[in-house]
Amino acid sequence: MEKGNFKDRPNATRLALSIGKVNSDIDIDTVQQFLNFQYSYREMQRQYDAVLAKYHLTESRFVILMFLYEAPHQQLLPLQLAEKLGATRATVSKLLRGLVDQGRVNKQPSPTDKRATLIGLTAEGERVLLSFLPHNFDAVQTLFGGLSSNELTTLSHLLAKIQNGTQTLEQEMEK
Amino acid sequence: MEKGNFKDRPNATRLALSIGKVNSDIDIDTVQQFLNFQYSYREMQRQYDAVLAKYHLTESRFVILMFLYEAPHQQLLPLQLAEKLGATRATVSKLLRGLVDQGRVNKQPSPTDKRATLIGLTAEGERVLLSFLPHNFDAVQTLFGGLSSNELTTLSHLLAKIQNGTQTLEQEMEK
DNA sequence: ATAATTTAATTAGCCGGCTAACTATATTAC
DNA sequence: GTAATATAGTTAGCCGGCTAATTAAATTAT
Repeated sequence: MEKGNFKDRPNATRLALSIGKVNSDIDIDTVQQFLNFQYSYREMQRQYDAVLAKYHLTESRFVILMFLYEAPHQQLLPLQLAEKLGATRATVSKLLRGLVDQGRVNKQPSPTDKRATLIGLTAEGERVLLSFLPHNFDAVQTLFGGLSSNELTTLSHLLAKIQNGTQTLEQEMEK
Repeated sequence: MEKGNFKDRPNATRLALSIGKVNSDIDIDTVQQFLNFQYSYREMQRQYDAVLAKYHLTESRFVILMFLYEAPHQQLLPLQLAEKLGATRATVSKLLRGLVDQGRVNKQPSPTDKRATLIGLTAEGERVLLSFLPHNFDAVQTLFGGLSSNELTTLSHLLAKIQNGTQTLEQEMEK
């Protein structure tokens, strides 16, 4: 579930005040679009999460079902799921417990490694996934369908710049 | 702290497969840019959170300090903070406990309403806030400084379209 | 004036992130 | 062959979201 979102976003005047107070020479519009980016994502995600919730899914659980569905024998190790998800094994452990409780996934010991557990998609898991998928694409279409092909291209350029900024910030932090 | 992020994003072929399987006629690029948008935000936020963490702050706590700093007498009610933050009072209650423990905020009973508690910024809270602010703007500059003035304008147009999509989805859900 | 309702804040309990610590098994080094 | 190390998974405990329930006080209705 997604976090809340400021209802009180500073206007240019208030921002200018804060910026002036600390003698930063950052451009006000830069800050405002940073805030706008956060805001837009969070509102979008909140709504997308609401769609998922209607089908008793969360995004992470949905994505796990997708990974399993596409995997050979529809089976993966928790470790592999964690890598694909970009989450820790601890987090995946929790998510899997939930999915097992929902009967969408099962666990069985690996025949080759006694430490490992094979996670498999159940028939119920596949049913839920396949019945949800069309609604997922509908939601994405509603969210992003307003952008033309050209606009999608432009968006991807702008996102690439933000990703560059992110990488730069990451490098600056390492120092 | 921000959630993880898929490391395994489907390529066009895999997406086309999933889409075809459920007979959706959504455009593949639409889905990919939706995923790209999520990915870009999450990586950005993860890094921004890391900056905040360096100063023993989280975004929510930082924003609360800002709201208090700008408030008359640097005081607000939990209820007002919840509204500005766009979070529930329960969440604010938790955040305030943490801020009180850090000595950045104090509580005192409202003189006019015995149910209410006035939250005030302490000297320490103000010190932390003002010493962090320049680093905050530096981080935002690093993240978004790569976008020109024109690009920021374009971004805001595209975000507006996503916000429209979000609103449409919200309306569709109500029905 | 009192009863009913609304409101402010907190608490309990769930979720999904995280790190750190632990157990059990595999692997590597010697 | 055994000791040291690395790896798979889980658990405990923290954080910040949430909803629902609770308490106390204020307000409104009658």
